Amino acid sequence: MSETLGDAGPRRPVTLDDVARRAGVSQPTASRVLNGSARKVNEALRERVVTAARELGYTTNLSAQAVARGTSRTIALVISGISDPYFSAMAAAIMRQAELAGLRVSIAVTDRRSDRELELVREIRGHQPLAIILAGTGFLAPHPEDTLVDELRRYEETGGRVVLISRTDLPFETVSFDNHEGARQLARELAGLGYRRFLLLGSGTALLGMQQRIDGFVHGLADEGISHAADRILYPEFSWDGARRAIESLEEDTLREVELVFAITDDMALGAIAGLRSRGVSIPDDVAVAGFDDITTLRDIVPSLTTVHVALDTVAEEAIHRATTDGEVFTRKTVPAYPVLRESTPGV
Amino acid sequence: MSETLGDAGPRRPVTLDDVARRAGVSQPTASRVLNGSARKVNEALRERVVTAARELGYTTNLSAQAVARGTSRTIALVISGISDPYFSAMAAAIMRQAELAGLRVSIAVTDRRSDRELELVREIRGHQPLAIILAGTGFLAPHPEDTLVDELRRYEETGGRVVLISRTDLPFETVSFDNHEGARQLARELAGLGYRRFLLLGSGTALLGMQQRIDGFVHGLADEGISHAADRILYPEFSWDGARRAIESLEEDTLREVELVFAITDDMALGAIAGLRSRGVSIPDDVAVAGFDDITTLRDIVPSLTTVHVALDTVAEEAIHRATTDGEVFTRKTVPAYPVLRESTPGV
DNA sequence: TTGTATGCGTTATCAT
DNA sequence: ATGATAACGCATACAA
Repeated sequence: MSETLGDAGPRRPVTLDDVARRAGVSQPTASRVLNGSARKVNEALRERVVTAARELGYTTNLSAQAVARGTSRTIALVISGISDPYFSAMAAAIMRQAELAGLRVSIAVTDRRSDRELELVREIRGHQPLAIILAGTGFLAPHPEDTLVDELRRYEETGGRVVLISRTDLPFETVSFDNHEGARQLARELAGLGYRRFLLLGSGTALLGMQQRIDGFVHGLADEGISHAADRILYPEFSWDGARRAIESLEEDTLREVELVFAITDDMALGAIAGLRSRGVSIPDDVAVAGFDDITTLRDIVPSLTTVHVALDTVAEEAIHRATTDGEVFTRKTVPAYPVLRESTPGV
Repeated sequence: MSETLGDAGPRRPVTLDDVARRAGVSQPTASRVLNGSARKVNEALRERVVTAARELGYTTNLSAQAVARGTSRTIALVISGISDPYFSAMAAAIMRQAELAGLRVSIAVTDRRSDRELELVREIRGHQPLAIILAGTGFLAPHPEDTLVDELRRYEETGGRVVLISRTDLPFETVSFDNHEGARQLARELAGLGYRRFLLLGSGTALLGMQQRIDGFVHGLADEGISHAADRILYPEFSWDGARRAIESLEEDTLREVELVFAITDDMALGAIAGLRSRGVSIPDDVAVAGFDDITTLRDIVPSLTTVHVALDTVAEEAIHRATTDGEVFTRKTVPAYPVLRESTPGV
């Protein structure tokens, strides 16, 4: 023991050099045994290196490794928010799939501000991840999308992969739900339950996927011979509160005619329920309600909410696949969505 | 234009060298301009460097920067799960505060497996972040804590900061809620509403903070002269489902005697409500229910849940402060928690 | 103020 | 199979 341990002062982290020296081998050899290399190394030496590393408490400096290799096993996930149950479920699914693929994932949150989104993508680019996955973000700004696209293009040009989830507005690999078909099937089921007079709650901000849900629903009603449905479509602010206010400011006559409210997200459906209740409407006796997304943390809601289920794990799997599989071009992939009928729509 | 653009093949990322060359300056000068340095640089040159960087689409290689500097502006957050509303709210609060402090945060999820937790901490150490924040994790294993402590110690020895949130079992900086006092005040308020016969739901796995909530509640009842409360304390599995099953397997006589169920988390309180309802008990008419945490995504629950509010932002702020303020030793910090009475406990 | 030279911890290329 | 040596992209001590 030539070094005095026990010192309180911050020591320099243990490097590969330290390990090599202690094991009596060269530094590249230590590298080969500790971090996966194709090269084989003598069993005796390997043993010495491993124990030396353990004794010293060595951990690979991943930054240095990334610099030397020019790439890392990390994927970056850019998401609107983390406290929103829909997005946290999405993030969880992606992390699950990423772990299966042996990948790290770093999460960045945009707070629905597209300036922040651009800033984040730029910063992420500095980390040189394997891929950047954008999950349904950045819709509150007019048109700075082109700069975002520029930034992502540059990233792709240097070998990075870009994958979009549930956001078909940008020219990159996209994985999304079958919004149209899911909403259409839901509409048909609800029509089958005898509902005829609907109120639809869409999104005030233009969001392609969300409009597909409205269109699909209308389409499904048309399938069942209900064609006047498009009369009652509102486009409030895209939030719980927006939906609540929309319902609360509804004329009494209009409200009385409604049998069922379909909102394009579970979140808005809950806002609608809050609004209905504040007006003394009983659910589902007076008015039935249906949403979209099938958020799992809603299991405690009474009555349980009829909605459209989307297979997040499948979406995540497809996204990770596209993020890791190099070379091929997949363009757009759609994952099925199907209705789940629960207590909030018992039928007329 | 000496370089042919338009090539499809993955190009090498733009480096500081490229920028310097195009601006006609040395590489260190470009460095000083683009990444904050104390040194000043001539306005004309600065201009040229900045435009060159913009034209080339340069972004700092953060890995290389971390290697060169030996440190980064990143903090690592280790958390049990991300789809759990409590933890996602905590993560959101920490990210907010981190952004205010100009820090990046990378999130790692343990899935409540302490082997994974150790693995993650080791990996995180390889990223050399400014600090590691552990938020209420790793309680499903017997005693591998010492290896975790070893790992964290090593990290501290090399200049890293370790901050624990709501987890007082490890010898590091800790920020936690005042579980005892919060539960105690809640108990006193509920006693003031006339409740006398309580059922308490604790945690089957030993968790210091959770036991404090039980102890505090009992203490609060004792303050009000209710001393037989400790008779009815159950310690089911620490989950929604554990609470539900505990209630469902309750003897009919016991159940009939209960006026109010206090669960140590909102999550368990909801499980209890599910259990109560499955037994035909009406809430809050037959039995009142109270929880702890004040999860915001529970706003849609009917009846609204009486609980104990914890100031997540304050906790996050304290945690970030400790993660960034160097040198000082703060030991343990406690953040207040206070009861919020809602519809689930209208009084007898 | 600016440039030269060197170092950060790792991997990769090349001899041996 | 192993070791010397040159990268990787950036920051800094020092010289100019």
